Amino acid sequence: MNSDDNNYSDIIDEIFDRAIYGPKIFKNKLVLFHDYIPKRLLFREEQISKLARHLTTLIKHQRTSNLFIYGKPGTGKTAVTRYVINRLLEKIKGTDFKFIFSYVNCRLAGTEYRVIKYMADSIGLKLPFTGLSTEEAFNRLKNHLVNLKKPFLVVLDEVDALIIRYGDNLLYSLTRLNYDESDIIAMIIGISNDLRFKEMLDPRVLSSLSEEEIIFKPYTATELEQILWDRIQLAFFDNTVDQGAVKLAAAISGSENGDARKALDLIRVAGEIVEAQGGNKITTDHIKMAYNSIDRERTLEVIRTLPLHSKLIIGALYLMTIGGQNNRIKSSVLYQKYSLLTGEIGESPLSSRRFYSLLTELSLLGIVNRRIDNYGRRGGRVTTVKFDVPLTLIKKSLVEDPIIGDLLINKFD
DNA sequence: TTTCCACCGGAAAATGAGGTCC
DNA sequence: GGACCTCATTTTCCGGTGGAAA
Repeated sequence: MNSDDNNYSDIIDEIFDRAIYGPKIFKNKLVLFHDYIPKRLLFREEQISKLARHLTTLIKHQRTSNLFIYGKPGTGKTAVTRYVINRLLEKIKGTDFKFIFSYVNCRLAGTEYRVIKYMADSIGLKLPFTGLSTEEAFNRLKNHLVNLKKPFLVVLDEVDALIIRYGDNLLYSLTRLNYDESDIIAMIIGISNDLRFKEMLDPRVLSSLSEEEIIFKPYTATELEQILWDRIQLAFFDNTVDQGAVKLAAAISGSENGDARKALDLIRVAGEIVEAQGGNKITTDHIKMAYNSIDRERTLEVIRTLPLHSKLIIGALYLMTIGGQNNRIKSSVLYQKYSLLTGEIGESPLSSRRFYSLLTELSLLGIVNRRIDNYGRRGGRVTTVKFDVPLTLIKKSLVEDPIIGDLLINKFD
């Protein structure tokens, strides 16, 4: 065993000892995660009552109107919806009131076909991953609903993601279930972060989906503070969170769209930092560290999960940046460098069209910054790019890559 | 006012890998 | 086994763009 092995052994022992024998501040960390639904939801009494009243028509087997829920991310739309539906399911257990329920996150599902498959799976109908036309899959779902003879409640979360990409065909078919000869009673609850997608809906779908609406306003910093204290009591042991730390986490999240999830993330990551350091109290400094850490981890994770050619573009830009070339790199020059790099790992470069698409994606992800300058008849329009994140982060994420890491590591040094 | 440059990006088609159905 | 399906990725084609130069 050499001296390096001894050093690593000491570090690892220290980390494990701290985890096993060090002070503990978390009582139940799970309550700080996004999918946890608390027993009470603060500042959402009005929305809870409205949704609960709306759902009563369904359990009475009455034809009912659909519902559209709108609000910024982290304002409690999904939590309130799942909370009220869970309460209703508990309430009707053992009674004659019955309905079948399906929850689908349209952004995660991705395509119309998969939204139908998620709905089918959750009501006990097996559909293949692929091989059927979307129309055939929907017909099978519809026939299954006819056989079940129970009202059908479907929650389409992030429904805007589906509409923007595939149009409103599926939504139209779902809204028509109530009006054809099949005798199905169906209620659609659409949840969206973005009201603008309604402009893309067919007027018939729009009027059907927006019969009732519930708006979720962003939480204020004061409300976020109370929500945090409510959750802290469940998540941490007594006297392990400083009052100032909670105020700061609430203020940061309040200034960023009143996002409660962000506030919970800050407290959770700050708690993890305190435990890793062997400390026993979360302070404002830990919240600041958590804020930087979340940002940094997000960037690293985004770059790690990018496809190979996006990483090659980043690699080419990195090499040109550290190579002392201009602060901003021309996109056409970057394409040449990227093409050379792909050749070095035995790959063919993608077309310039595809290259521009990937560059646009990197810009939207906040990894590179694009600027368009115009040099007129002689120079034309020129797009230049530079990194929008620290070069140390770029290097760290690229050298970890099994394919291009080895290739680039020699050039880095 | 028109021309020209160097891209940029929408639309449609191609491709290939997964699958079902008859 | 062949016809047909979805889906993600990529290519091809081509019109649009803004502003300096002609």
